[in-house]
Amino acid sequence: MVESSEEKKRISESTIHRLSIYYRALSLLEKEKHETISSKELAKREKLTPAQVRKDLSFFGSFGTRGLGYNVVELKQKIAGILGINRQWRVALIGLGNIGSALVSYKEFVRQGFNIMKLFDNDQRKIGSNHKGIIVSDIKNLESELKEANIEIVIIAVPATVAQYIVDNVVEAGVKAILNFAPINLRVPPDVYLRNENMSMELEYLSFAMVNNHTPKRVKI
Amino acid sequence: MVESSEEKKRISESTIHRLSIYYRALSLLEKEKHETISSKELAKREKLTPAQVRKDLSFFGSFGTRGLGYNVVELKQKIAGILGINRQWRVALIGLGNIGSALVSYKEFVRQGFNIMKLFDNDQRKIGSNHKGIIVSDIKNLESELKEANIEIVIIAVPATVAQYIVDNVVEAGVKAILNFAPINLRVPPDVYLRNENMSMELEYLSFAMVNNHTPKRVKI
DNA sequence: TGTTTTATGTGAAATGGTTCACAAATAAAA
DNA sequence: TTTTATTTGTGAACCATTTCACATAAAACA
Repeated sequence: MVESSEEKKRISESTIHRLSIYYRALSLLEKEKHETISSKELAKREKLTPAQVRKDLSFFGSFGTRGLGYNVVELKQKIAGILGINRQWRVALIGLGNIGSALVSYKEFVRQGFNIMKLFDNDQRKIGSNHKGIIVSDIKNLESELKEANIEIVIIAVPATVAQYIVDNVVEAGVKAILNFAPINLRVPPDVYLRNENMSMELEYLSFAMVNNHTPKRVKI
Repeated sequence: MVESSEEKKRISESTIHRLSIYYRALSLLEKEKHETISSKELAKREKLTPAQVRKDLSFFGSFGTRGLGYNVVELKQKIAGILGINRQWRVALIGLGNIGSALVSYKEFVRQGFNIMKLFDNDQRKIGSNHKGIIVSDIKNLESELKEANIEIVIIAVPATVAQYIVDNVVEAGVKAILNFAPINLRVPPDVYLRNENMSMELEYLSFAMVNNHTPKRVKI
């Protein structure tokens, strides 16, 4: 069964996140020269269940061989296709503070086809400077430069106080996907995808777990 | 009803993450001088449902007043207590690459009581240098210095290739909570809490959503 | 070639999480 | 005070996700 982008099957967020996990595991397996992998072995490696692995994949097709398992290279490519990372994405990053600066050099992004092509900041000392081969643009020119560079995804790494204002401009420029690192809940129109990255949240989870002797059934997906 | 740390109620991960969200929202409401907030209004602000807010809180007690809502300051303190962020945590950070360096200056951590007291790296050029008032230690002395400083939480920001080795040492030093930024699945004993922060995952979700015209019912908690 | 073993793919059952709906309690208004 | 309007707290209903269990198919072996 082949997935078409028209059919609005409800794939859960957890399934999509696990696909990311499978992809990463398969990349490693490829390096380790494994030719095939069973759902059992893949599950064991990532602390999941074999049924979960098979069920997740079954939403998108049947990629395995009974009695053998999955071909590592082939499954990796299939998942890349499902996740849309078998192509290059044009990304802009706004805000070159601590987090922003770190993300410019984050190799994992490039490895998955997320190419940061544009950098923006409002600080005169940063504007015009060169970060990893990219000249930092003035935030004043945000809208026109986002359009001009055909940016598809924007990463927000500005202070919470100005994040909503920036996002409004990004939306105005026609960008449909935003990854937000500012610790605030942003408003976007319904046709814009917004995801939040909250780095304190997992520390808070650890804190909660320790204080409450929490016993989770299994690790977070 | 009061929560005791002995009773092993199964609180879902989602509930805990939403408590983080409520806490953040309440901090903002406090600044904005709101005295009380209803579940309806809080839900609206964070794109959740009123029933969800009330149900989440009900697992830990009844903190509201019927006909009025919740007292902002009081509820914030209650949640801080539940999450264990009404105290200070002694944190160490290992790896001063891009991500590690950014995290040292991440104000959100300090604001929630997560104090980075120790920094470790294996690079001779970094060892002995001063980051935000902390002298970088040699990773060779990891175990003894973690113990000596009574570190409770360790943040791993080293390359994936060495992460497991480092974690084994951290566990050996008796640390029971680890936040991992390396893109790899780490093994820890069952009594050690491990959480993973995977910054590519949310970009992959955006990519998936765009390629598949995905229509999530609501935004990620 | 036939038999045994392994492992997938998937309905169905079980589990877990969210939303509903309403009694109870308090605030606000009359 | 009494009435009306709000809003909480929570079982029960509903919905989503995970796990089970097994038919099916291919591989491995005899």
